[in-house]
Parts: sequence; structure tokens; C-alpha cells
Amino acid sequence: MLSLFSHPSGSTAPHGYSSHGGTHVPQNSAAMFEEDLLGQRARGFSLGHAAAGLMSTPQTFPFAGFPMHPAHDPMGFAGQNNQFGGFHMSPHDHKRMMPPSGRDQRDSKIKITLENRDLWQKFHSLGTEMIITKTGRRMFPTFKVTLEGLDPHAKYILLMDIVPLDDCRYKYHNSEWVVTGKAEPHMPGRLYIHPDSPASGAHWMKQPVPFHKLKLTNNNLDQNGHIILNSMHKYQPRIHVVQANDIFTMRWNSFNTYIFDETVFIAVTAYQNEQITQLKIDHNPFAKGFRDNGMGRRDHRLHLKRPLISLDSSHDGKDYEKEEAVRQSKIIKREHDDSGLGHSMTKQHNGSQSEHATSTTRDSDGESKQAASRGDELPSCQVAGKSRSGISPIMSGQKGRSPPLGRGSLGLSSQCQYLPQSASPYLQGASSPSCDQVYYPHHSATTAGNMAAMQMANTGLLQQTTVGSSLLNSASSALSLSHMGQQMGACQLAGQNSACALAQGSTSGSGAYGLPGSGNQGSLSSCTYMQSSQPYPSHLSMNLTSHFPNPMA
Amino acid sequence: MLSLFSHPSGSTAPHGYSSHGGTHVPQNSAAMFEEDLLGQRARGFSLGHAAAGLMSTPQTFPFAGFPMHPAHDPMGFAGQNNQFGGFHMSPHDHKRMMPPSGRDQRDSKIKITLENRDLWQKFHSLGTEMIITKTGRRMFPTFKVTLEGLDPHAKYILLMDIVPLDDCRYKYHNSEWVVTGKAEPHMPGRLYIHPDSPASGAHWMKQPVPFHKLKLTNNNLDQNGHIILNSMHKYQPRIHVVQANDIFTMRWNSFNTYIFDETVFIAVTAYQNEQITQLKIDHNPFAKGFRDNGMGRRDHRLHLKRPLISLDSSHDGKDYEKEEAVRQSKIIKREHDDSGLGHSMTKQHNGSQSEHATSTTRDSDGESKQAASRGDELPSCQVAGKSRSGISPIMSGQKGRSPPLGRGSLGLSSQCQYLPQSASPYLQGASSPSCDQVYYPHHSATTAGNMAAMQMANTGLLQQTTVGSSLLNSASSALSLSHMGQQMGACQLAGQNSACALAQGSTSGSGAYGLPGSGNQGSLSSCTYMQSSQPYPSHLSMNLTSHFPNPMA
DNA sequence: GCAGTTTTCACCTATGTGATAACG
DNA sequence: CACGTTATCACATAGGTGAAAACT
Repeated sequence: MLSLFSHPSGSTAPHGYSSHGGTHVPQNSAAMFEEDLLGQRARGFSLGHAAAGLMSTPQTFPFAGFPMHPAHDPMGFAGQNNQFGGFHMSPHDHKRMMPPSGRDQRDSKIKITLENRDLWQKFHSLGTEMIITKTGRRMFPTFKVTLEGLDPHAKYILLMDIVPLDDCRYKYHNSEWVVTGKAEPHMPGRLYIHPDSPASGAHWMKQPVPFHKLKLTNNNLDQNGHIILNSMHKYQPRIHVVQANDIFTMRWNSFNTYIFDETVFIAVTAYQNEQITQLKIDHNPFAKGFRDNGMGRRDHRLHLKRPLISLDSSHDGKDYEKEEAVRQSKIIKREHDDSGLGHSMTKQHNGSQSEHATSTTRDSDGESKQAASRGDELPSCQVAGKSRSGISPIMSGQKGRSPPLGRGSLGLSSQCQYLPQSASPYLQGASSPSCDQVYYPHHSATTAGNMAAMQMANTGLLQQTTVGSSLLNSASSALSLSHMGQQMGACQLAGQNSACALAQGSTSGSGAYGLPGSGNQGSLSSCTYMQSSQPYPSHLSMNLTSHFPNPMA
Repeated sequence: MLSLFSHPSGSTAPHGYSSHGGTHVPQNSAAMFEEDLLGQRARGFSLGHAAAGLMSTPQTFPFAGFPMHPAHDPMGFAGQNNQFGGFHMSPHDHKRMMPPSGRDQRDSKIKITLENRDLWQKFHSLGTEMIITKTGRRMFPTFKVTLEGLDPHAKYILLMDIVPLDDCRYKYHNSEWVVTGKAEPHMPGRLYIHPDSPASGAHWMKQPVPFHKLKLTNNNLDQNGHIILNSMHKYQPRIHVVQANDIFTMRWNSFNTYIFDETVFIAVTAYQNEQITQLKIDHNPFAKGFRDNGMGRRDHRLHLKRPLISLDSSHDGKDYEKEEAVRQSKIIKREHDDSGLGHSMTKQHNGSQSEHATSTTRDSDGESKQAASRGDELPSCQVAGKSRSGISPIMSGQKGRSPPLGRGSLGLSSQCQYLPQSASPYLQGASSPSCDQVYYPHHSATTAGNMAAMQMANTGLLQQTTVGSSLLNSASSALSLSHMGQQMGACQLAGQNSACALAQGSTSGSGAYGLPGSGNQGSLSSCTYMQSSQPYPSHLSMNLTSHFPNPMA
């Protein structure tokens, strides 16, 4: 297998972190966390040039057929909540996400609430767009949740990931989002571990938990652990609550996954809908470049490509601080309560399903099917007519909140027609055996349990990279994990800092270091470096490039 | 007279604004305003190289004796509210500033309230510091006021300026501010005109008016109209409410001036008290660089040079947005109500005093007494002992709010001993005939009426400058006016954009263009360019370098 | 090769930091 | 000459912009 890491040898471990793989086990990660805590600029965890371990046999990968987009969302929720256009919100106030049913799972009593939901709704009603850049961009609004029902004394790890909502590629045409074709292959989904992890239930419950540090990037070669997305594609952020003392003993089958429909968004490199731009400027304190009216009072009309109102007064906006405050404390009721697809799903916990055995994670998929044909785990796309579909067609001025549409008559996403196999979104996860079901055992006991490899660092897609060292000093902690039915078998570390403190010493750049992992089912405790030769290794990967404020318990 | 403007000839009017003085009158300023309204980057108003008009005779300047610091605060309030150390606040809730007494002045019914007063108090209790930089720095907290009692239909102009509070120079030693000597000569005070000016009373009253655009600089050669201050000196921001249809017909004798004790601050080039730094970071949305816990929840302990608490949790701060909101709507009562110097003054309106006649504004003061002896209009300094004085000696951790001290036992500023002549701060304005009383006719009818010249643009101190054109593209609108007993006679414009549209055409750089103004008593309607040969012309100067969102009425 | 769509990039705002440069 | 104080500067963060470059 070839090296998965593209960064130039030598520039990999600027801080002395080993750049060469081996079958190492986490060591001094705690110390590192502390250091990071104090540092202003988080350092990466990546240990660089790590090589594969258990993933020796490519065939173990469910994605065999889809080397390009083995990643994300296997789940069928893509079909359940694609009311993206924002014309209709979830009929029920699913602000409070609950497990689908009273399944006898350990955390069925967990209650998770999306904060600033009303703000999310505002964006959602217009068709949320999230900028993705080479260097990584934060999300706005910030994904922030309130937790309840956790065991105050137990330790939990909170993670987030973002999965494709459908298999379509979009374009913003004539003020609306329309499908332009099939989706591009997705990078393996990375997991962003909340920096406070692991922490007690009490800690997580004492106040809203923000995932503001999470960053999105369109750089497939990203070495900073940011979540890699494709521009012009629709995504669904998800939150996972896992009871575990540390990420290494975290059992993948104990994932409690939740999603919030209003957080769906389309990744873009540049804003398409200027109403979204304006909304961002209006609410994001950092988008000050245009807040002429300064902190709190701004004139929406200024700088608006097409002013909606007259320019007479600059005192029309409200204090964003106030709005923000309201947003955080108040929960605005949904206006339209179209009881369409009822419970638009929320909880998707990984059933106690079989952990797909100690499958070996393989990285040398070999298939460089860049643009080759891909599997159809995700609903296929079909460019719909311009009829009444399309996201945010409502260009109604200022507060134009689109009229509620039946849940069935979806917005943009409705244009995607799902293949028979994925027709039932709720079951898709379990029904598509070939892949992705890992994370979406929705009502089934299937699951995430079968994660196999953790690539701590390089996503394993950096093959022919030539990334400069500048890319190595980032910060967010993320796990790249392509929701497949593999089990956690190998841990791949890369980057500069070492979470696992594994790779240290060797500075060899692209050499492959396949190391057979110990195949700990359902546990991430064994981190093994791995490198694959294929540019887009389709398997679970964990990229833990950054800081963990709290030392591992 | 020599040129007051130092910027290289030619680079003065990048946008075609004349750089050569003449007796011009505002012309197309309105058009400019609109353009500015839409532009993201405000352009300056400065008309460059303008020359003096009425200020032909230097002797007319009250500052004759103090060529270096004719500027600011003539008022005696320096003595009234120097409880800077923050140990004691104004006894009465002077959040609502009212005219000193029911003087029969047109606007005696105006009520002005400082917004986010509690935030100001927090800073004040520690000893507020404001960063000043070459390029200009905004103030934080932002000076924001709520107005009441204005004639909804009349037009008003809101201005702000910042005057020296005493004649001392400070230094931060051993965690406290101590006087180190006499103050450096102050640049002529510039006036910052609120960009909405002029606007109806209704407009000003409909919501808090923020002066967030105002910037402070330590660059004496500033061409951007920013307010020039001296580092390590204490200042008092002031607000002026003037009923006028436009700045040119604005009558200087109709100024209604207000000050808020809690807004006193020491200008610094770098923060001295780290508690202040922390407070800034905690409350200023832009100071995000360190808000690890992101928008809303931050860990004060991170990055704190000397952490006050443990580092276990990052969830301790409150949402700044919330705080901000609260700050804006709620008015926190002062804890300590030491009824020391009772009404710590607030309203300082310019009585209907005689407008010092059509005194001619002279700019060629000639005196280059840079470090020469200066007049003593300001209270003289006397380095006090380290006893219990000194600003923010209270280094009590987190919420350490200093215990209230008698008003008499002032904080730092108390260390300054005032000369007999200025012993009575409230009367000083009127009592010091030589200068500065212009703005502080406190209880007297004296006054601001005697302003003579407006130097629209260069402060007149840019003499030997070599400022690049880069300095010319700024934005804030400011008037430089050294509160002396001169009357508004000449208007000096400089910079690139033209508010008065006066100077246009001539590009001669440093030539002097003394032009006899029409001597409009109390009115700024006649703008005359002027240039003085002395580096520090001590006279009223108006530097209106920038934008006025609203076209002049 | 033009045109339409996307992406990248240098720029600008605001603000604090640490290192370095002046100053006294 | 070195130290203590103050100032300046390049850097970093977050985020939008517009123009140019890159795709399709």
C-alpha cells in the first residue's frame, strides 16, 4: 500500500510528533490536551504517515463497489426530512429530539434539544448554505444542543459528523436550488469530537453544548481534521452521544445519534442566495465587515446587492445581541405545523447490532475510480422540472417565510427520486447491506458497531498530496469515519500532534506501514497506523487532529 | 502662513477633491453621502490643503500661551468626576444625564442616557483602558446613548469628542495607575459627527444611538479624521446634541454637551491591566481570537496570563450575546451609592453666551513650543504617593468590584492636584478666559458659541508630514475643534472627499491659503480653507473626513 | 473559444498577542 | 550598557467581497 499521507515528509511532525506509523497505542494524550488547552492555536493531533493495520484486505470493505463515496449517510433519513426548501418545517416540534421509540437502549432517556433553533429555522426556511473553504470554515448558525437524561456521573463523548442528505448535486439557478445531477463521490465522513469529551453527564447537561469549533472544508487533502464536504451538495449534521470513558474504549455500538431537520444545509464555496448572506451577516457577530450600523443595529439595506427597502434610515435593524439572546433562551414555535411526514425522525441510535465482526480495515482499495460509477446507497438524483419545487424559490422580500407545503411535496430535495432499494429511508440503513448502515440502524439494531478503522489524521485520501506544512497546524478534533459496516480495527494517526502519542520518531514520508491491529471489536482502544495506496480509501477513518480540552479520563 | 497639511501634495485628493484652499461653500455633499451610504469602505471628506479664513490673527486664539495643547477639555469636570479608579461611582444614578439645572435653554429638556452603562461600569471599576493605534481603534465598550426630549420634527446633529480629563501622564506600575508627570501636549480635539447627522429628533429617539464607528488614534498625522489622543493620558468622552439642519448652519452656541463619568478612560497603545484585557475579550464580539469557548461561552481562564481559576471546565462564561442584550435593555443599579460629590455633573451645555464675536481664526500660531511650557488650564499633576490611591488597585479576582470610596478620596485622578485657577471644575470653563471654556459654560452662559474655525480635514498639525495616500482613504467623520473661545469663522477642509465640496481644483500642496471668512457668528455655514504654518495650531479645527449616511438636510 | 458556473485569492474589518523596536 | 517602559509590527482568527481564475 502506498502512503495515505501526502504532506511532505518532514513537515509532518513539526512539534516532534512522529510521522511514521506503527502499531502504537495512545500514550500521553492527556498531557497534550492540557497543552492545547492553554495554547491559543490548537495543534493537530495527526501523527503523519501512519500506515494501515488490520485493514489488509480490501474486500472487507462494504464499499467495494463504491470506492469514491463510501462515506457518509447510509441512512435513509435523506428521504425523510428533505423539506429543505424550508417551505415546511417538521410538523412536530422536533426541537426536542427523542429516540424513535422506547427502545430498551441504555440511553433511550436521553433528551437532546437544539439551541437557537429559531435561528436555524430562519436559515432553513431560505435554504441554509454553509461556506466551505480550503482552510476550513465554521458553521453558522452554530450547532448547539442541550442535553438531558444523561447519567450525571457517567462519562460521555459527544461527536458530530455531517452526512450527505441525498445523492444529488445542486446548483442555484434563478434564485432557487435545482438538482443538476448525481452527487460527487463523498469523502469518508469524519467525526468531530467535542473538545470537552469525555466529560460527565453532569458536565454536558449543565449548559448547552456548542460545536462552534467544528470546521467545514472542501479540501480533500485537509490535514486539520476538518469535516470534508463537497460543494453544492446537501448535508445533514448529526450528533452522537456515546457513553464511554475515553475515545479509545468508546464502543461504536453504543452510539446515540440525533439529527435536526432544520440543520440541513447545502455546502457552497460562495453564498448563492443573498438572503442567506444577509441573514449570516445579521446574526453572526464576526460577519462585521458589513455591519455598518455596528454591533447591534445594522442596516440590512446597505450593501445588499438588491436593497429591499429605502435607504433613508440606518436604524432599522435590531440589536443582534438581543436577537442572539432571545435565540438562545426562547424557543420559537413553528408557525406551520403541516403534519406531513409526522415525526421527521430524530433519534437514530445504533442498535446493539452485531459489530460486523472484527473486519480488517483495508486501505489499499486500489480503485482510483475518481469519477467512476458509484454504488447507489444514496438516493439517486433526477433533475426535476422547474415546477413548484426547488429550494428557497421564495424570494419574497424581508421576512418572506415561504408558505408551508405539504411534507410530501418536498422542496428541492423532493426532486431527488430514490431508488427502490432506498425508497424507505427509515429502513435504508439496515436494508443496504453493502454499506453505510453502520451509523443508521435507525429502528433496527444494526449498526455503528461495526466500525473498523480509525485513521487518526490523514483521511487516507491524501495520496498524491503535496500539502505544505501550513496545513498541518490546525486544530479541530475530528474523526473520519465512513459509515460502513467495518469494525474498528485499525487506528491511523497523522498530522503533527499526537493524540495517541503513537507515531513518534520515524520521519519517513510516504512509506507504507501496514500494521495488523489487534482487532478490538467495537473499541477504538487499539490505534494502528495505516496507509492505503488508493486515493480514496473507502473505510472508516478517524482523524483526530486536534485538541481535547479535557484530558482523557 | 505655512501649510497645515503635511500629506504630500497630490496624494491629498485621490478622489478629485480639491487640495487647495479657498472660500468655498459646501456644494455636492449630499451626493457624496449617498455614495458613501452604499460603499463599504467610507471615504474621507477631507478636502485637503485647505487654508485658514478668519483666523488670520494668531492672537485671537485663547491658547496663545499654550500652542501645544490648546485643544480639549477646558471644562473643569476634570475635577468633578475623576473617581476613575472605579472605586466609587457617581453617587446618583447619572445614567440619565440631565442639564445641570433648569436653564432656560432650548434643549434643557433633553434627556440622554448611556446605554450599556453597567458594562461601562465594569470597566470603569477596573480603570478603563482604550487602545489607540496608528490606524485607529474603535472604543469598547461602544459609546451608545438613548435620547429623549428632542423635538421629533427638528433636526439634530450628534457629535462626540474626547477631552483630557487632567493634565497628567500616567503609567501602570505594580498593577495600578500612577501619575508620572505632566501631560504631553494634546492635539486639538477633533469632533466626531455621528454619521446619521443630521436627523430628526424622532430618528435619534427611536433607538439608542451608537458611536461605534468612532476611532481613536495616537497618530498625530492622522488623515482619517480619527480622534487623536495621547497614550497614557486620561480622557473623558463627551456627547453634543445640537439642533441644526446641517453641520454648516450648526450654531456652536446651541451645543448641549453631556458626559458620563463611567466613560472616562486612559488611552494606551497596549493594555496594561490584564483584567481590562479579559473584560474586553469577554464582551467584545470581535475579540474572538481568544474566545475558545466560542460565541457565548468562554473560559476566562484560558489565555489569562494569570488564571484566576482552575482549567477543568470550559463552560463557565455566559453568552456574551445575552449579556449584551441585557446590557442594552436592562439598567443595572449601582451597588455603591456613595453620595460623594453628588451630581457628578453631566450636562454641560453651551450657554447662550456671546459668540465671541466674529473673531478671526488664525492658524499661524507660530509657536512651535513642542515641549515648551504650557498653560495650566488643565489641572496640574503631582505624582501622588502609592497610598490608597491609584487606579484599579483592586486586583480582586473575577468580580472584584472595589469597595466604594468617598468621592473626595478620589482614585487615581485624585492624585492630580489642581491649580487654584481650576480648582472649581464646574466653573473653570468660564473662569479660564484664555481658553477652553468654549465648551464648558457649565452653569454659565459662557461658551461654545465662540468657536471660530473649523478645519475640515487636517488637524492642522500635519505640518511636516509625509503621510502616504494610504492614510487618505479612511472614513469616520470628525471635526477637530479645540474648545477655545473662538467663534466659528473659518472652515478648513482637507482629505479626499468633500463634505463641503469646497476645495476642488487646485492641487497645490503646502501653499498657505489664508482666506478671510465671512465671519458667521455661531454658524459653520461658511467653510474656509486655512492652513497655518505652526505645527500645532491652537484653534478650533474641524476635520470632517468622512461619511454622512444621510444627506445633509 | 465563448459563456455560465464554481472556486480561489488577495483584501479588508476588528481585535488581541508576542516579539521586536524604540525610547528614556 | 542595560533595564524598564511604551510603541510598532507581523500574525492569527472569523467572515464577507469582488475580481480573477478555473472548470464545464
